[in-house]
Amino acid sequence: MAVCPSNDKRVKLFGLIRETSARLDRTLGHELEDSCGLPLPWFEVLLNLRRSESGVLKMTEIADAIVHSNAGTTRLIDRLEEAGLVCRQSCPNDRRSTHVAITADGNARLDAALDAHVEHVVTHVSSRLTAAERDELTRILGKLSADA
Amino acid sequence: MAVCPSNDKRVKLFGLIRETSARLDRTLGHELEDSCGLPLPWFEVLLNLRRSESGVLKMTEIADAIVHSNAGTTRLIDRLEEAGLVCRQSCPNDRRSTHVAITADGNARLDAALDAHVEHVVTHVSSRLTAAERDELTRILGKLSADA
DNA sequence: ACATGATAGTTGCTAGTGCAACTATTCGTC
DNA sequence: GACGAATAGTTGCACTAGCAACTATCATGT
Repeated sequence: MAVCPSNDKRVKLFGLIRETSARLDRTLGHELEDSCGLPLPWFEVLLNLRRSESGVLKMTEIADAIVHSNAGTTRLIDRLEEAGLVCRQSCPNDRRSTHVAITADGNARLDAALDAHVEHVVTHVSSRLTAAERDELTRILGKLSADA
Repeated sequence: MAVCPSNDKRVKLFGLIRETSARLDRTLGHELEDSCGLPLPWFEVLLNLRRSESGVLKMTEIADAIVHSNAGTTRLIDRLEEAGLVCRQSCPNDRRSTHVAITADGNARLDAALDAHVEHVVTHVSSRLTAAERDELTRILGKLSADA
């Protein structure tokens, strides 16, 4: 359709989403790791546990939240448990399922990480956009993240 | 500053960028691989070569464009060269540097992949947003991708 | 011209991730 | 109630990517 698909606006938009996210990931990941010794995926897990109503999440819920495979999530939780930041608990209703809860250590590490992380986000994201742009970006990405 | 940093708007915005990109990556990556047998990183390399003025890019330029480490890019280009989609050429001006060029096979594969990819992008991105939203998203992400 | 430092790229090693296959449990249907 | 299908999670395996160390080349200052 376009004369030169390699410069197609649609292709470029996807590339831009990808590139922006990758750069921010790399930068904020390094900063978080340097300041708190916490890898970004660990942080995401702890954050999701903190936000959960019941204080626990099932393995599958975590996998979905952080966009990992189930297998990858198993290993990730293995490492977090090994480090004492979360613990697995048996699920009373469904014996196939496993509940994951954050520990006191995990909460402490998360608190520290959040302080540092907010700063990093302000530096690399918030401060570069106007309030209106931040709201608009949130709204638009929300539409994209819905199911695809 | 916020009462509950885990629900801080700034933290959430970064998480949303990350999540949206990860989901699109996974979906479009699978679709591209299924329809063309081309991994997304390979596609990105070929696309950047196609777009380049001179038809070649240096290793470092590729690494920067696709947001990989130099080491990772070396191995990635190894595989692409092995598959016959690109070739390394010596750089006349600087003998430390290596030029990477796309081959005829690479061009053919890229053409096919672009057709399929445009469709996938339309399905999962373009069609979910209005033209104004697409433009706005492009503009805002451009501000973020600038250097961080 | 030469020494010092900077840059381009590659390699050894390690760690993280996904797919496919597997086990254990639950759900649905007869 | 029992059998087949679906679901939750884990493990074997292979692959990709990054960091640190290395080589080779270029740039700079004296």
